[in-house]
Amino acid sequence: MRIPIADVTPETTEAEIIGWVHEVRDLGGLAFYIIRDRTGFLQVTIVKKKAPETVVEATKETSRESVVRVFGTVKATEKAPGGRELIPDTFEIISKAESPLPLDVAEKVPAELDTRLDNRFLDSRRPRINAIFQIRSNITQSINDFLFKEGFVNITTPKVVAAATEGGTELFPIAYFEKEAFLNQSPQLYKQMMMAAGFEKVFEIAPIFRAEEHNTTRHLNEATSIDVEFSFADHNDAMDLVEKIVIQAYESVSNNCENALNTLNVDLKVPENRFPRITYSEAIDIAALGIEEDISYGDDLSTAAERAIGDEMGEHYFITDWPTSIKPYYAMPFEDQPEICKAFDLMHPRMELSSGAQRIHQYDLLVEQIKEKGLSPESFEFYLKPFRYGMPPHAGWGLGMERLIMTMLNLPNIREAVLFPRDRHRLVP
RNA sequence: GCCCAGGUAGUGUAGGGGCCUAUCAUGCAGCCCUGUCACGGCUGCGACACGGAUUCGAAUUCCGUCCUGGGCGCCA
Repeated sequence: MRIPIADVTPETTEAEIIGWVHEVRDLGGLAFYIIRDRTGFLQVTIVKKKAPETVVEATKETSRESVVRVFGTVKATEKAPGGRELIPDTFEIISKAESPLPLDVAEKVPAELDTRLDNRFLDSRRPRINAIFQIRSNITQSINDFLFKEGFVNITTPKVVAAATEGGTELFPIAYFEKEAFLNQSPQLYKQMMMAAGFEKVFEIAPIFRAEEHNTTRHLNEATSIDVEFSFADHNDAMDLVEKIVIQAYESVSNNCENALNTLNVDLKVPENRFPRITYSEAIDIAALGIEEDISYGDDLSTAAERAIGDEMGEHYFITDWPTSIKPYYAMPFEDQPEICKAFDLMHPRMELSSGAQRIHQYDLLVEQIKEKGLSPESFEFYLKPFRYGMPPHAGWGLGMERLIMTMLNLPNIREAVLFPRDRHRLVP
């Protein structure tokens, strides 16, 4: 009966393990086979004069990264990693790995990101890579748990859509029988429609697609968006919620992923306080002091500006009170000051994590704003119709999963936070 | 999209007109080795992205193609 390697302790008497041959150190009359499974490493020690001949034969046949089953007695010893080693009675090759390997799992020699992504299945055998995705899984679970507990309903919205949903970004066109269709850039319109559907609180964690030809360490063409929308709420409620979500994601990882964090050598600091909130206008002033080029009210924040503000803030923060002109049409303008709106961005010092807003729920105002942006209300009829039949006030946000992971773990490249990233050039695997 | 830097054994690299029969590490194969934990020692194997040009001579210079990384823009 196979047991996980982590369960093999110095007190264990005998054990059967199944795992990958991580490393071989053959000293002649004595050989060490380091076996790795999802839970850890175990040294299999073979004294060639004493070991059964079948074991010696099998170890001769095996190769690094082959899958093997080893059964034997466990010996407590200070000389072995973890204070124990396995003295095999049987050693069976279940699946032999070809040689040479496309990359070195044991990390004696580094591999470039491109090589690693081409061989992601092997790359992911490395404990450091595995740890990232253990943590990602935990974040997904904790956010789901949190939102379910808060009474949010999990929804699934279409990724194949007929028209550009909110403008602002390039879409991937696809062939949909005799019609043209697109991969959805965001579930925005659908989650708002669910407010009209009376669901009151909805969320979705799902892929979004952007056809931007960007080439950076913080953009993906297929990303995962954590999307939330809730009724009878304003932008302040939305900010409170996204702040709670981020903090509790940090807490969850900190409490449940100690091994993964150690493997990654990350000393995770859980944000303790509420995130500071500065207005767009204040952000512009900070940026103007910190960067060379001119920046003035009404401009979008450049990368350099974001960085300058991030350096100044030094922690997560919100930018509020954005000019209505540079936010999407569905952001609610302030009643007394319609040139600014109830939109916000949640920023990490390195980059933007989330943007959200109280949404416009009045049909006439929404149509007006759509026209203001140079879009045609006719092409949004499916979206606008619900606003005519009792749309509650509502607010929401979208939070980039990969950016959350990247900033939490201080990963150098957003591709590190995705198993199989889609970027400007990569479509395989 | 614009700009910059690259492409050398399976992997990661050195080498920037002749010292290249191309360096080192790792890997692989063989031999030696009974406490390794980046085991060690010896021997061997394995590469200049592709096409063209310049030159007596090109891994090295130039042009084109393909591929990659990064910065900016756009975007989240």
